[in-house]
Amino acid sequence: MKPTKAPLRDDAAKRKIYAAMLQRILKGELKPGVRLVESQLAEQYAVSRTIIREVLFTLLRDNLVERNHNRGTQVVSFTPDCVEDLYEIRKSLELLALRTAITVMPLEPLFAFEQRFRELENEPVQVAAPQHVEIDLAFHAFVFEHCRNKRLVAYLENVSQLIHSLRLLGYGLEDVVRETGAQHLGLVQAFIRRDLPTAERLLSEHIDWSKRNALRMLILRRDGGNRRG
Amino acid sequence: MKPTKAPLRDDAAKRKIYAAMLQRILKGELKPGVRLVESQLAEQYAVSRTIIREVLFTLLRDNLVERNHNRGTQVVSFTPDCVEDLYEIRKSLELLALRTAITVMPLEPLFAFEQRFRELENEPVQVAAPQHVEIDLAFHAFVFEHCRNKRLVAYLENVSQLIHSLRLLGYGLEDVVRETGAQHLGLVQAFIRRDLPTAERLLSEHIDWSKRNALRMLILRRDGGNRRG
DNA sequence: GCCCGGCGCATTGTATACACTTTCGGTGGG
DNA sequence: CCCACCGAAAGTGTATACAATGCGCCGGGC
Repeated sequence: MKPTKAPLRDDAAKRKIYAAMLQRILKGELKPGVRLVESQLAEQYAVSRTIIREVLFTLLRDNLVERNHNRGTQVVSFTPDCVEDLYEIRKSLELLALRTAITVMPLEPLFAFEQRFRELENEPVQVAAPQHVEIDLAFHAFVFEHCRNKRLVAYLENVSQLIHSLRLLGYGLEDVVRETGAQHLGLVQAFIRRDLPTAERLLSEHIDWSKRNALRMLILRRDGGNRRG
Repeated sequence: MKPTKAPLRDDAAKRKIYAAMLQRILKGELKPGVRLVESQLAEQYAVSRTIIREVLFTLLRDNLVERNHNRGTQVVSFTPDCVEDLYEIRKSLELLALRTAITVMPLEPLFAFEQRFRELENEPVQVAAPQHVEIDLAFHAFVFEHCRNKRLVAYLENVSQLIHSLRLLGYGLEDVVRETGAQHLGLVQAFIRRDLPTAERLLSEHIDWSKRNALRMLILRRDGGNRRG
């Protein structure tokens, strides 16, 4: 029996607080300019200021908050423009990753991906949707793994995490799921053929398209709710 | 109105410790895998563990150290390969910045840069070298300022800072200084003409060339050392 | 001789106390 | 009425105490 004990010092708590605050910022619940007072957050999450401080450092790394010496931490603005910025960065970096990865990616996993994408094409959307989310992440992660540039992976994971968090806010447009699958299938096939120009074009288009969807959902969400930003 | 006072709580100390450790890692004095013990560093720099901890968080953001829960912080490897990775990332991101910036950069500062680069061409290298370092930074910062993508700027500054720190390790090859000036001059002129294709090509070549120099210097510096993966 | 389990040290993780800075409101003088 | 100054309150920055963990060592059992 593996004692999966939950020690008090497991940093799961810290991660949870980080994730919670991330969501709150991305959702717009914590609006730009809002001051994040350490003692208040500490009380709110029932931890010490030390923990909050470290979480804030992590958010600082993500450029989601900014900190002024002796004057505390504030939420930075996260507008549709910022989402666009994020996707542009992702596109540049992922294209860079692609160029190396496409020459070295092993074929068997690619065939496996192709197979899975094909299978998902025939599934009803309700079944396919959650699997697509998963396989989407796995697929991009697969590219990252073979790009031979650890620092690039670090940046990409950072960007992708933010984008993913954004997506979670409003997943579920069904045509989006279907189209994403088709795009990924084409991409995999280009990978298999080691066809860099096509792969670059498809990836670029895919990311642009994802960007448009993200923006669409973001705007839907902000209009449907209240526009407090 | 004397803002020149040096309060104890100025974070200059923290920055200094950060810079010092950064240099020690990049120089290879703190070798990959070395464990960074907080209490030791605290004693060494005569501050509390709190400060060291925050500095380590910053180094973590830079991906220069890695941290395992309950098991401390270690220096990650920083080999010539990593330098190459860094330059590739910089190239991608700076090209992205360029594409937006070139359409919106105001002309007057560009003319000023052109003038300064021309002047430096006629200076003896000893005079020009330090000025080139400064103007180089200013020039790239100028591009960043006009790329209209704050997050991109954040990433670029992070990458550039690392690269700059690396350069400081072994500046001073004189032909490098002269050539850098010529490349920047060409780039400025392309900017003035709003000639994107040429600018992209020149910037790309410039970064590749900088990369080769950095690697050259790194290898020179480590020639007695070892090539650890 | 070798494995294994418990003990203790080194180190990290968390909470908290205290020092310092900033900010804001009140007060008195111009 | 406005402004400068002062002081308290709020909040951040730093140090330190304590708890929990991991790791190595030592000794006992097989």
